[in-house]
Amino acid sequence: MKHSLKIQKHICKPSLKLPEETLYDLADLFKVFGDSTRLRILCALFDSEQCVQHIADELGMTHSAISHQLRFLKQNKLVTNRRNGKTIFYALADEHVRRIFDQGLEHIQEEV
Amino acid sequence: MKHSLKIQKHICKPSLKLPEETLYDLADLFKVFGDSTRLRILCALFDSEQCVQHIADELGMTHSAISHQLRFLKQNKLVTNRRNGKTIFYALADEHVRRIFDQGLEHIQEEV
DNA sequence: CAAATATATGAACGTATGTTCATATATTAT
DNA sequence: ATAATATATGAACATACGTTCATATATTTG
Repeated sequence: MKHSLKIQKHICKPSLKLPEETLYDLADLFKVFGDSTRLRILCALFDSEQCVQHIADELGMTHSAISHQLRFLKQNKLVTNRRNGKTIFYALADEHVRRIFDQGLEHIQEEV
Repeated sequence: MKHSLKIQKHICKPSLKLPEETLYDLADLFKVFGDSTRLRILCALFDSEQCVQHIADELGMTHSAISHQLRFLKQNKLVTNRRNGKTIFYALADEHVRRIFDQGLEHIQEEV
C-alpha cells in the first residue's frame, strides 16, 4: 500500500485520436505555411490574383523559384490558377488560408 | 497605340506588407505544426497536461525524441511545463494552438 | 552518499526541403 | 514556321530537419 502512488505511473486519459492519415495531411498543410517565401506569396495574393512574374518581381526572386512554390501551394489546394493567354494568374483558394494566416499572426503578436 | 496592352505588364497593387521578421516568425510558428509527431504531441495535450514518458508511451516513441520535440514546442511557446518532483508536466500554452489546429483540420476535411 | 527514475541534450546520421540552372512546354505575334 | 514571352519542370546542390544513441542533469529513495 505504501507505494501505491509510485505504481500509477501514467493515468491514461484517452486523447483526441485522429487517424494517422489525417495527421499527416494536417502536417503537410502546415508545412506549406512553414516557409517565409510561401507566406510572402500568399500575402501577395491577399488583395487580388497575380501572375507568376509579378510575384517574382515583388519578392525579388526568380520565376523558377516562384513557380516551384506555386505548384506546391496548388498541390495543397491553397491557391488556384487560371490561364489568360500566355500568363497564368494565381489566386487564394479559399478563406481558410487567410484565417490560418491570421490566427498564426495573432499568436506571434500576442507574445511579448 | 496598338500595343498598349502589351506594355502594361504588371499592374502593381500594393499587397499586405508585413515586416521580414514577422514573416520569418510566422513561418517558424507554422513549421512547428508541420510535423505529424508534434501534432500528435499537441493532440495528447488537448485534454490535460501530460508528462514526457506518458506521451512517449502513447505515441510509441522514445522519450528522447519526444523531449527534443517538446523543447521545440516550448521554444515556440506552444506548450508550457511545470515540474512536480521528478516528472515534468507539459500543457498547451494557449487557445491559439487549438484554434490553428482546428482551422487546419477544417481546411483539409473540406476538400473532397 | 549511491542507486533509481525522469527528463534533457549534444553529436551523428539519413532524409526532406528550397533554390538555382538548364531545359521544356505553351501561347502569341511576326 | 520562327521568334518572343510566360510559365513549368527535372536534376543538382547545399542546408535544414527528425530520430537515435550515448551521455548528462535533476530529483527522489534507500
